[in-house]
Amino acid sequence: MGLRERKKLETARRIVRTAIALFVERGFDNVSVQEIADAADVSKMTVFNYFGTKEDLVFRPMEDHFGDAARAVRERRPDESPVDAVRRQFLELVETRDPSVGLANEVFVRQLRELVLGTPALRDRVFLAAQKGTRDLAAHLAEETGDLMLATIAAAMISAARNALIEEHWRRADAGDQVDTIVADASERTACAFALVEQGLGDYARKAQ
Amino acid sequence: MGLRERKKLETARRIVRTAIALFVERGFDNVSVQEIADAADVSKMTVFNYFGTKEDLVFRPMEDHFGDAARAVRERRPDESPVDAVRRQFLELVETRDPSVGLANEVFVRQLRELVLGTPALRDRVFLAAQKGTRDLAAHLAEETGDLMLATIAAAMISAARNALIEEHWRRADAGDQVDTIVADASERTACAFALVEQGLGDYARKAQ
DNA sequence: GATGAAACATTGACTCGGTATATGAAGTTC
DNA sequence: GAACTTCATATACCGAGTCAATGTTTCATC
Repeated sequence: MGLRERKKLETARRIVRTAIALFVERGFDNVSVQEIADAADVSKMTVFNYFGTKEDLVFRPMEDHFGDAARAVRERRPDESPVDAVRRQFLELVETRDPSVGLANEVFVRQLRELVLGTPALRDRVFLAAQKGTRDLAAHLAEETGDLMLATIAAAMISAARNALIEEHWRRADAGDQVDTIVADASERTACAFALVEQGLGDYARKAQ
Repeated sequence: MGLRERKKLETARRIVRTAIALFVERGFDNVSVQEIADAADVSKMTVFNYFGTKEDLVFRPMEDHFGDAARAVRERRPDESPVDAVRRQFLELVETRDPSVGLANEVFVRQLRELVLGTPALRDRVFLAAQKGTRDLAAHLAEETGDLMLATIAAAMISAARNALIEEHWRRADAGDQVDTIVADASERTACAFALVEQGLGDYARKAQ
């Protein structure tokens, strides 16, 4: 890697760190790109050159993980169902306390999450990125099965279980639970969530009989 | 209704009709709010007074329907499961060829859909509105069952089936099918989609045995 | 080690969506 | 018809993002 690329990387890192520090301090909407540029000692245009939009400053690092479920299905072992694959990958991520499934001890990660969930523009982007991940999963399933409509439903069901589990981790973390406490009953919760997807709603929430 | 209110309504209608005509003609992003205001013979400020954002000009009329599934569940008969209720309501809407489930003969409706799906900003809003509908459904199910996590998954599963069916209608309409043709095998398709949600993914797309 | 060509950062002016404020012109009420 | 309310307007403004032109580095080549 030449000096050029190293400088580029360093500049990008400086911008993003400056930006997030300002965001956490004063809120996403109360910091202008101009301010970020000044604080990071670059021009406003440079910020937009590196990161297409203001949201990208926060978003870039997370973006990869929205394709995780689709990747698990794509690379699954021949004897695994899609649900099996996603569940197994999810449990592995829980095991390693991966931040992408809502498990992180660091203050920074939690501040970042708070920032994202507390800012409409960022929250929207999370939803959209998640949607994209689901669509990719659906497209892959449709390739295997030939029915895009059913694949879309199946993908949404699988993603829903995964997302609900992650949200539950967030909720518990916000309630003050330690990561170890959350991990302790994660496998039970995971089993429960994916069971609903595997066995279907059937008589779920039927009032009378 | 006094003259004042009638004028207001008339102005709102004039703005929205002018706007959509321009959008359809030249694309959402290539029409500025100023142009709309000029063409509708009002000031830019007035447009924002009536419609909080540019997107609202297109969106307002559809907004109600994103709560349909939640309403079906909320008002269901005591012997119906949530899935039963949504399926029944959906079939009723198909029966009456309701545009909200993707069935419409009018050119205008199809142009509007094309506009929405072809514009990132509008497409995003559709997703978000749909998300909100799903969250409301989840909240209601959680009230009944007491488990928000499972309710979130169940709501997503139900919404997914419903949305996939609507998207399928769109696809077929885009492929040139007449509404009657689409309605003809709608009940079969509907049964199939909700069956997946009711019975679960189980061995769906398992490769080897 | 100087030179020329990419690559990159910077500048400043611009567009557009959206907001705040103050003013004016209606419609409504008495 | 005067007073009051409601609504539209003009105007000035802010921030995100784009564009075109102009520097400024880095790198390969001689």
